Amino acid sequence: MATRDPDRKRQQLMDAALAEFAEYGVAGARVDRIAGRAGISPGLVYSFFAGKEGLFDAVYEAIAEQTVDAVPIDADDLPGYAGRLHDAAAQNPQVMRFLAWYALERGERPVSEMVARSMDEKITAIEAAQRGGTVRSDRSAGEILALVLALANMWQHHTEDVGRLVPDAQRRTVITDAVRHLVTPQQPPRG
Amino acid sequence: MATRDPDRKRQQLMDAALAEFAEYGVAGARVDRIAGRAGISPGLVYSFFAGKEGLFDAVYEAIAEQTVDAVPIDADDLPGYAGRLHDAAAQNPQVMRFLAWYALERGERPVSEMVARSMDEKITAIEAAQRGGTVRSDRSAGEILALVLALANMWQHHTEDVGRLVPDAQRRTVITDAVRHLVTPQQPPRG
DNA sequence: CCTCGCTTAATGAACGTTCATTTGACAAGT
DNA sequence: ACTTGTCAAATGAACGTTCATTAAGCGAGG
Repeated sequence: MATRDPDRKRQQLMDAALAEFAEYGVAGARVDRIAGRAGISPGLVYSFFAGKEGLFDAVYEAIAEQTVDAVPIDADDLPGYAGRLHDAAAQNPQVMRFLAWYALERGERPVSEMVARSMDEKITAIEAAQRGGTVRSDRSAGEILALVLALANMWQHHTEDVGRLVPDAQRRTVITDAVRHLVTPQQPPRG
Repeated sequence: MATRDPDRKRQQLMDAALAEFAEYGVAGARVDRIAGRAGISPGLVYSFFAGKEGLFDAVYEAIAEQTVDAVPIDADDLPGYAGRLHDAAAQNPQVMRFLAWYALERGERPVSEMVARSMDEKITAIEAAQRGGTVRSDRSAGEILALVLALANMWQHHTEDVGRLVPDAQRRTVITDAVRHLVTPQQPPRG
């Protein structure tokens, strides 16, 4: 175990930054606090990243990479897919909150290459399922995907008032049932 | 027209604050910039409000009051209600953005009395519609309301990537169709 | 001993807030 | 009508703090 371990410090810094940014956003985050959480000195931040903003962007890149393909789509079982998206979100509230900040503070940026490709793959998968008859075809794949994502994340995006409407235990079912109603063809494929 | 007009200045200040907060949030907002936008001096802010934070809270109160009852619920036509919510949101992107900041920066606060009452009224209305047979009864009114609100605001809450999935012109229809599918009883009330 | 990792301290700008001062409105006194 | 007194409205410079960033120094490992 080396007393000098840049890679470990770098990782600690990223973890601390995620926690801080998730809590306060970029503008509200404090470099000293991040360094404190990471157990390093404030100055060291600048030998790893291009300042606070650079750190924020680096955290986003890391998160996007991990998150985008964390829940692979199963277009033949969109209710299950939505449920799994919900589970992943519920297990990583920090990441969800970070992404909410990102949408507000960096929202003007063009969609990253990786995210765009991931979206295209999902669209393609849904179109295949539509041809296969497991997903209704009277709506475009883009609309289907937008609905699935909106419902899967419905408990994240709202203010506290909406959260109180349904107890935690039933939230997953609300999502999966709703998606089932929306994407299942009127004439089910077999009987 | 008086050259001294505190009420007018106060209103200008609130408008400018809404614009600034919607763009940058509390932490990113600059008092000097708000004063500049409002055409007043920075010092005057403090004779109206309790500093930047107080101004933010004041703007929230004003917005909440205007917004909560801007779109009255019609529980017998929830698709239409969702559509109207969508229209209101689309026409006031600044307000929507402000509320998104509020959810992140003030989310821990207890739900205000006014908002809670408004929610209760909506629940009551939906329960009445369920008894009347215009809304399906196999889901609780809370679940129905959560779904309606989630769908009505689905285009606001997501990052840019999801926005690209469906062109503007079709977004309203996506919402109203989805709500119709989800809340209409399987056996329609009359044939 | 020399390089690299890291810390501590210093720097300087940005920013919220305060406050002494000025400006404008208005009415009482003449 | 014209001062003059008074108070609220409003200004804008100054203050003190916070904070991101940089610079200087130090100690360990090869």
